[in-house]
Amino acid sequence: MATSAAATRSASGTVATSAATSTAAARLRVAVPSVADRVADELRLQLAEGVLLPGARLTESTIAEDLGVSRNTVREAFAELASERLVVRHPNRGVFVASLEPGDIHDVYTVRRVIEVSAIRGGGSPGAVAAVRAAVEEGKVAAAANDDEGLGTANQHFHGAIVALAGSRRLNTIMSQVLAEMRLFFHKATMDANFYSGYLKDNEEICEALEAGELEKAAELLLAYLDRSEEKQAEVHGE
Amino acid sequence: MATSAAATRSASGTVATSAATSTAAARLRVAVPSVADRVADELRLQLAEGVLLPGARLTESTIAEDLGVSRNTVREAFAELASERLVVRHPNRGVFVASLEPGDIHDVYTVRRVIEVSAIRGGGSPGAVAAVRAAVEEGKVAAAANDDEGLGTANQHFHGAIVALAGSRRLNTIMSQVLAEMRLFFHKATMDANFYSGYLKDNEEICEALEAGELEKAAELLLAYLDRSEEKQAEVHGE
DNA sequence: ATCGAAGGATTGTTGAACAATCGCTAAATT
DNA sequence: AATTTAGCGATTGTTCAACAATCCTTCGAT
Repeated sequence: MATSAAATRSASGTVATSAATSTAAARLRVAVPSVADRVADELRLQLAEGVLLPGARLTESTIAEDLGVSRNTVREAFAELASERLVVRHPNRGVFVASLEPGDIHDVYTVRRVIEVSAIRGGGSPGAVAAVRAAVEEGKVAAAANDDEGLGTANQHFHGAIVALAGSRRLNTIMSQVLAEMRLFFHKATMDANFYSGYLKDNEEICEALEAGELEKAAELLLAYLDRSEEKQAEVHGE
Repeated sequence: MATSAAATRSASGTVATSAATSTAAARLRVAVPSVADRVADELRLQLAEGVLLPGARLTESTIAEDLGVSRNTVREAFAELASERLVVRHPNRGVFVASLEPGDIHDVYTVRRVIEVSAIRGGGSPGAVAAVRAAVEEGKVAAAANDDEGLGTANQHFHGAIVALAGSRRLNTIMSQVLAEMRLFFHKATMDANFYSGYLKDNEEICEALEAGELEKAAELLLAYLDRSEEKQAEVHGE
């Protein structure tokens, strides 16, 4: 697995670009993610894939060793993940993979209802609507291929696209954080093979209403969908 | 100086600590904020008070020295503030107090429209409505005392209370972050003495509609208010 | 004046160290 | 025996010192 083989690539980088004029290099620099960011990315990945399950403890020294970075860097990565609610810090005890209590499930869906429904009510540019459509088609393809994993991500793309209708950078990042948070406990739910299957038609309907400019109808459909989804989640989880 | 002073309010079940001793003490321990958190608090304070103005650079070593902490700790505090968008990290260049471009202003108001309007549309418990009313009264008092500063915070309390109607922990923290972000550049706007004065009546009206259960009317009033507010902000700021 | 090459400063990251704190186990008390 | 106490080991919180990488500026060369 992955092994972030980070480590020492020291002198190589600059040599080739020496003649390439420093200003140009600086201008098209594509923000090489810091080590802390890459550690956070790796952990986010493991979180999303279910390698790290809710409640699991993340020991600084262990992770530092595994990824070949220093404890301090791991610490910065933890801060990042904690700000996204993916992990929880228990002072002096360590950080743990966040686990959502029943109350949190409702809370998350409240956020989704507020943001998604508002976004769809506002309509959106043709390009943004097209993105929603694209997510629907992505879901169909995944369904045809019996790819549950792909179906799940397509669904997330769908809802991400809906929020994107509002064209707000901040709303987009909020939504992506909420979705990441949900991925944390989707593994249990995904057990049920046709968990998403029903959603496919919902998404199609919502998308059609949106394309037809029937925003109020789309909003109602979406709201109903979210209510049902929350109920299912609450069902799968304890009470 | 300064003072994190936050939080030793463990008032609730403090009852008898006599026999309970260690275990009880451990149970109701009120999480002494870590040094990094206190540094973040201090910086947040200076940010809100305008001591640190948008665009200003925050040098790690300087702050570490000023506050008597290590560079690493400052770094953790920066991560916290960056996640709240109060500062921006320019890789290898340092962190700077966030400055909102015209586009950001619109973005922030988009978030506010989505969240606040949805929240008020949903109504809220009597207690939550009472909190809105309390914020209105707080504003009146401040206005009577000619306390511009107080008027500003009362206004923020008002909008925070509106979001609180939804009863969602996550929405509350999102909103408080947005408000903190706005405080960053309110200083320029606050110049205008009667900048908030007009809002007072708006808030009163909105609150009355809310109390009367006329949610749709309240939502419309709030929306109109936000639109006007954004316009004013865009005016004060470049372009 | 433009361009490119040192120089200095600051960030990014590491490694080691130590105090504070937590959880657990074993001893001591009743 | 049960419960409290004390002690121990492990982990976190924080500091310090170092170094490479990178940026900004100044200086010098063309």
